[in-house]
Amino acid sequence: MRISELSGSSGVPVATIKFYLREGLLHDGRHTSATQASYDDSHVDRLKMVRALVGVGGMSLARVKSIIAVIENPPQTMHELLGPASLMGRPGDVDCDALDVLDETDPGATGHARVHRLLREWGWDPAESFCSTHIEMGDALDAIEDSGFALSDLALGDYRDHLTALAAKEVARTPTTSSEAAVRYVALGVPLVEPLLLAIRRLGHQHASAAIFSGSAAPEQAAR
Amino acid sequence: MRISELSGSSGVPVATIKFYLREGLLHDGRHTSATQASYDDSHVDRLKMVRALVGVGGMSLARVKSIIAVIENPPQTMHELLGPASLMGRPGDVDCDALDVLDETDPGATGHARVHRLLREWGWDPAESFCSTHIEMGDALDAIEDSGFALSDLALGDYRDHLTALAAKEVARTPTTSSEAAVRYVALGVPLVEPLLLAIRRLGHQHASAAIFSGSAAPEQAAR
DNA sequence: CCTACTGGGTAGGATGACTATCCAGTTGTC
DNA sequence: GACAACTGGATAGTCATCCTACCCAGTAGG
Repeated sequence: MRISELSGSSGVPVATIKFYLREGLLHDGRHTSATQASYDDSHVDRLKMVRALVGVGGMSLARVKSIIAVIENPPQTMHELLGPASLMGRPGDVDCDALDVLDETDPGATGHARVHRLLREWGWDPAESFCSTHIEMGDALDAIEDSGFALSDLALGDYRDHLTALAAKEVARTPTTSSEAAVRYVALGVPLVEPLLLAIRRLGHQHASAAIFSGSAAPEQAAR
Repeated sequence: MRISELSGSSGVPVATIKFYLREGLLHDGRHTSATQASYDDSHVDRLKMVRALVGVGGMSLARVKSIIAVIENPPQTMHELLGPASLMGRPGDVDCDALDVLDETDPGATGHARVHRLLREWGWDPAESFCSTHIEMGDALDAIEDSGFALSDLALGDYRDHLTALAAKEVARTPTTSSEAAVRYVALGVPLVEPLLLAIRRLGHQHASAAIFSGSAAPEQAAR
């Protein structure tokens, strides 16, 4: 398969394919001469994956690249696979040592302190999860606070209950047949399911609000 | 409060405040003369909100602007409030008429067809939710398919169960004291809680994997 | 009166994700 | 074996987003 055929079957413009090749998002084709290479189905699949991740997934090419790196060079243990910043929204600097130091004393890091307190209350060992996740969660809590939005521990407990039940099912569903399948499942499933999750949540909002606030005229938007 | 003081108490550079003023993300101060205006706490709050939404929320200024528009000019009914594309990830063109036409016949829209089939199986009236949400969900399903990732109806059912239970609680928690509070709760809560949700899910993955795959050496990343 | 600061405007820069153009080498076709 | 079409590789340009810097005349306060 030549580059124009690859473009045809993937729907990605030739110029963009070249760009992805340069950026290392797409592996090189097998060279047949100095100015010719042949591509196969693996290239089509990769292109579809990249477009899905950057499109609906809304990821940056850098994050896609790091996910590809995880798939191509998987870590040894399942637990390690779940940790890397590659699966996270924003890689950022990790700086975990500093976190242990300030830990619920610094008034500027209320979110992080709250994360540690909650983990303790929930009976979870902070060491069994990655500090990059703690940071993400702390930042999220801070952002919620900053924008003048209150979130009770009770509400957080609800989030924990449902999401950890969900996460446990996802982990239990991880294929154990081959390690490649498991890696693919985790590396793609964790970030790619996120938009789906959020869409179902919004669907749930609409379903619930239709049930509760069923008074007043049916909004005409729903019909359109 | 003058602009430099506003900058001081919000942590946003003066140049950026001017930019936000130009872009309509921040309301004008009260003019005291031709080249002077005074700002108050509402400006500080707004700036914090904007920074939270674009920072951790990862939103574009355009989306923040549309959220501000919803807060400042709220719709009549709660159900209407949940609909607008402003709360969605990507506004995009709605094009809902086309959706009804193709509906599970077009082979290129398998995701959308699946959404409608699932809604029917779940006993949900498609008219009670907004088609923009259906589109989002269909796109998410398509992206998952495209990247070679299989997701069973069973797994989708799990997602529905947990997320709708969660969404129902969120809707039930909506303050009914004042309409401003309700609008603020929804317009900020829907998008701003998303990063938190995803962080807790990842925490759940790590918790579950620690419990299941507890064999092998404890990963040293957790300690750092 | 003088200096610092203000609002308002325009221009510039950084980043990310492509897109277009050029070029010499190669391929298929007649 | 001439020749147009295509290829990989490289460079440069485009477009959008999100600021950042600078300039300017008009206050404000000492």
